[in-house]
Amino acid sequence: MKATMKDVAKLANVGVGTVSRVINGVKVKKITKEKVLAAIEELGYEPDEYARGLKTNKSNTIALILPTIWHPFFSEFAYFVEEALSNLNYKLFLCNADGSYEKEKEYIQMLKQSKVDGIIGITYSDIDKYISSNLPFVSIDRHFSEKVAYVTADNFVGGQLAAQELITRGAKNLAFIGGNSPYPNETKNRKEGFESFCASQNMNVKILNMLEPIQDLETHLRTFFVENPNIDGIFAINDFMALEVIKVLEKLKRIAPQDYQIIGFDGIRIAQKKDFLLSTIAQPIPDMAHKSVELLVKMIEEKVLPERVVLPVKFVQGNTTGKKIKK
Amino acid sequence: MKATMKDVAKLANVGVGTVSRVINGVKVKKITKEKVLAAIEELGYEPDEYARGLKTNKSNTIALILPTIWHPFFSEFAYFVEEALSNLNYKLFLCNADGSYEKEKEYIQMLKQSKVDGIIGITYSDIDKYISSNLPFVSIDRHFSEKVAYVTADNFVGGQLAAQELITRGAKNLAFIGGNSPYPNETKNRKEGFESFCASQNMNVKILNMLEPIQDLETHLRTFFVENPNIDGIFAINDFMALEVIKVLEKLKRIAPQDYQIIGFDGIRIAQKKDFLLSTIAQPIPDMAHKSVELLVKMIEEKVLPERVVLPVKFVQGNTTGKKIKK
DNA sequence: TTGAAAGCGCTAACAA
DNA sequence: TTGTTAGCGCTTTCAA
Repeated sequence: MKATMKDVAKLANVGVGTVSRVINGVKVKKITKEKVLAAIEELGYEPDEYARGLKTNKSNTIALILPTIWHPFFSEFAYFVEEALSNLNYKLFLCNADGSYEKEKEYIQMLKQSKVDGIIGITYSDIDKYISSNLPFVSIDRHFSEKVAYVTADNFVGGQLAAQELITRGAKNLAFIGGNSPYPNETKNRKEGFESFCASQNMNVKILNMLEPIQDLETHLRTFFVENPNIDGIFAINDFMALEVIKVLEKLKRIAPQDYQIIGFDGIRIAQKKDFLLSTIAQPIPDMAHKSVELLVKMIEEKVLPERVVLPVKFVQGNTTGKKIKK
Repeated sequence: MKATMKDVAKLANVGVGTVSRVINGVKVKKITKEKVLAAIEELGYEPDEYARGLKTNKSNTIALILPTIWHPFFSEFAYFVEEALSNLNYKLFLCNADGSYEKEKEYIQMLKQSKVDGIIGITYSDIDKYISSNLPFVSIDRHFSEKVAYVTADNFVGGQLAAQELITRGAKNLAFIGGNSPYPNETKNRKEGFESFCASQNMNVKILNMLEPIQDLETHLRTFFVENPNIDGIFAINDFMALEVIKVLEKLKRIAPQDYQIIGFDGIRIAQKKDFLLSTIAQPIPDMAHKSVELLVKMIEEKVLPERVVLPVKFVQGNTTGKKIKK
């Protein structure tokens, strides 16, 4: 049978209150503390988080809602969230919404009962109305109402940076390849940043912006590049899109970085310590994760108002862009 | 303020016991049930999992202990575990042990307090002594004591299959490239299966088995292939190792599948719906995940004895092996 | 079929 | 500094 606090108290000849104080690090006379600790040791006592949670209305658990964990961006993000959380002695509920609005809702529901202390969410549905206003929530890449904190990479500057890097590497005919999600999110700013930089340099840009979910992506891409054969500098809305572009252009006998240059966005890697897949605008995933946790915990523990945080991106030279050209 | 069961009972003019029965689907007169349901609706009542857990000693939560979520094998596995669990209304604690024995131990400790109903673990340390015998545990790819269930892919047959596929594709000089983990696990059987099939065909095999953690992998590989320039059929212990081999051989101006053929193991994909990275012996990751959950839940709910399950692997033709040669 | 009440293991307020 | 005690929200036994 599992030992309870009462057992410990009896063995140590103290009251349960004292045991509780020892457990919680409240000041207790040294000699008493030692007695209690000895009793705990002897009985192999472990406090019951559920009794504690019932009493304190705290669970030391936060939930991470993700579209899917089976994606290098999200799994890297989850990795660093877990890291930060475990340093703070918080536990992590993993919620895979699987791209489904229904499942997101179900999870929110479940989380309310489970008394999580807060939520970090990358969600693509209108989740904010389901969040009770007193449950701290940090949103990634998605701007909700005033009540919700959010953390995002600087997508606009990322787009500008992509344009700049392509241009300084000698690209003359630029293109943006993107998908247009029906849900509001920050990725649209990538396109805008790209276009704005190009405009400032008086460069023309071809745009291929497909509505998601994209049907028959390959055909779209192929048509676009056949119609625009002189394109030599491409910015793709994310790394996966860039890889698709590379695949299609390979079939058209065009190879980067000799025949054209391409820059993705996200900076995904297939696993820890592996290389980036291509030249890309890398999001600061570890920072985003750490910052989200920091914000959330601040909201939980100090009842602080939500903040918004925009973190800088950086260009990573991979094997799909060439050398900078000196002016 | 959050509504409690008492509020519901009062509003519905019944006792709390009756509300509890309704919540838990115990038989109650239809008209009473309707009253209660109406009250629940009106108050937006949600049962408190913590109070429930305290009473029933159940949490409807299981923990998944992984070396790291930032790895396509583990994130795919986690994806399917989550899927199975969420169908059964279980929640998922994600525990990233980060390759550290210490952190694994800490997590086990934490899990005891947190009253998880069971654990699914891919662990590489001697965790079994920390698991109290009455906490259901399913181990992946690792054979513990009799008390622990385990699920694994058929590594031995996988090795045999790799040999067979290479040979039927015309490879004459075979090699195995592996890493040797200091911790016991099932991957050693891959090598044995490979060797056994080769032996049965009277084929010679060169072995490169490096002790982990591997220092200076590239040099080892390079030396090996310079010393054995005629190797034309390679089986790598896992997909990542295969990719390293490919990288090194590329520098030696050898390209698969023209100059040699190579087969990996695991069947990792960079994300859902993406292609396999190369020809490989694919583990049935979804099945493994589902089976683990099934086993674990059976152990939890029916107090059934641990089982061991070995699931079949299959060869996946990627772009690093050629066509079968007709005899 | 239902209500009343005990009690799960803990924290915190209060009293000593 | 410490012990005693009420009560967190629920389930479940017992009695009606």
